[in-house]
Amino acid sequence: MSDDAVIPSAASQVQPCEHQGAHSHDVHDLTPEKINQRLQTAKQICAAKQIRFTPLRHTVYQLILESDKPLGAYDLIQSLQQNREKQAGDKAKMVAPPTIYRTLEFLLELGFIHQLTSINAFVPCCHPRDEHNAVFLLCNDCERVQEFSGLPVQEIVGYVKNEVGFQVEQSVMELKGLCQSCSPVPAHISEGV
Amino acid sequence: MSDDAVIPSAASQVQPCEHQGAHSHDVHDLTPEKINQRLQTAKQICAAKQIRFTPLRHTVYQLILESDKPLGAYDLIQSLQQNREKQAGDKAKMVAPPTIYRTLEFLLELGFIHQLTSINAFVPCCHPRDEHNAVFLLCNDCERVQEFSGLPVQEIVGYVKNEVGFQVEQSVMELKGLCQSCSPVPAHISEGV
DNA sequence: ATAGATATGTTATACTATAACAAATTAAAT
DNA sequence: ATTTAATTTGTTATAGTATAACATATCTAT
Repeated sequence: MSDDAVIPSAASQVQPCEHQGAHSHDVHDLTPEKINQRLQTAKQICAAKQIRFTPLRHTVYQLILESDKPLGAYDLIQSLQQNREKQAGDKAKMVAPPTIYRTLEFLLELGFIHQLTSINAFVPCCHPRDEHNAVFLLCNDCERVQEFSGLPVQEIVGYVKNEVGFQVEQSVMELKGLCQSCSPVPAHISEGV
Repeated sequence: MSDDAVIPSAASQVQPCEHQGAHSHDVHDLTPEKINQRLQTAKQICAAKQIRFTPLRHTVYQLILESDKPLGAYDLIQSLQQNREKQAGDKAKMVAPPTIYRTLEFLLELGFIHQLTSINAFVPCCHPRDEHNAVFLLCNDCERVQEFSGLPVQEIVGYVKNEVGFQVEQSVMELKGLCQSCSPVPAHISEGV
């Protein structure tokens, strides 16, 4: 394991997705092992890029990875505050908004997390290695989020570039509704899946 | 023109779009005549549905229609306040946030406007008659917005329903970047358009 | 005219996000 | 090792966005 091999090995460690066509991931469906993998990978990516993966950044990323639903900035402030009180007791310093917003900005820039602007919240990214335009499916009932990737998404970006001449720099695609688990199913259950 | 014919005639007055495939509209590209049409249509639709198109709703809708860029709730409060001061002078009552938010909610529910959650702003809807899932193209430079409709959009909604079992109730699709007018073009200008 | 429904006004507050500057920490260079 | 420069975090204050709860006004239908 040479130092030069850090990035490729980091990427190969993740293997978040081998799917080719349209597919989706539950962004919260992470085992403790996978969470550790993500954290390790993040550490290695930052090392390779000569940027610091500080304890604060580590903790915030971990909190987002461990959550079973999207977390808002102020949810994170609360959690972080509780973390610190456990460790330092009453003399724990207060966590102020800029602290968390800067950290979120950092995690966003590196592509470790995604922002859901329609609900002011953040979720882990399922494909932390490459640039991609994903659609997020937000369940109004259980609040869990799925990340949907695939052809039709790229197709839209291509369409607007070719037919409208619009150069997409950033995409916000959030579909709200009911996920399969929360959908009221008719008497006969899913067939042929 | 019987009373029963109010809705159909209202719809036929608008004719906002005869396009079939993928296409886009500049949502701000409205002549005074078109704006009046929209306002009249809104009035008629409300009459048909037995709901009130009050002066407040009329004014807010008009402000959104007349703007050449998306308006935030507090932009609207300011404009509305100025409107009132022109009419009532110093004794004009202050416009408070709930006033505008309620009106926006009303206009959203009737499909007269769209909300852009990524920039906390509102734009007129180009297809005020029918339910549709549109993609909004927000130019980072000139701030103008285009509404893109067409097959690939429906395709995504269909995909997630069929392949993921996700029932879409509401869509938030906002692509940010540079519109054609604001794109730096190479020496040779657009060809074949 | 009155009652019930709808809409708007009013006050207060909650929630989300950033600006500006200070202190602490880290990395590099002498 | 000590200083310097860069980066990160802390701190204070405030800006921007949105809603709850209740009062008043307006409209509709009887």
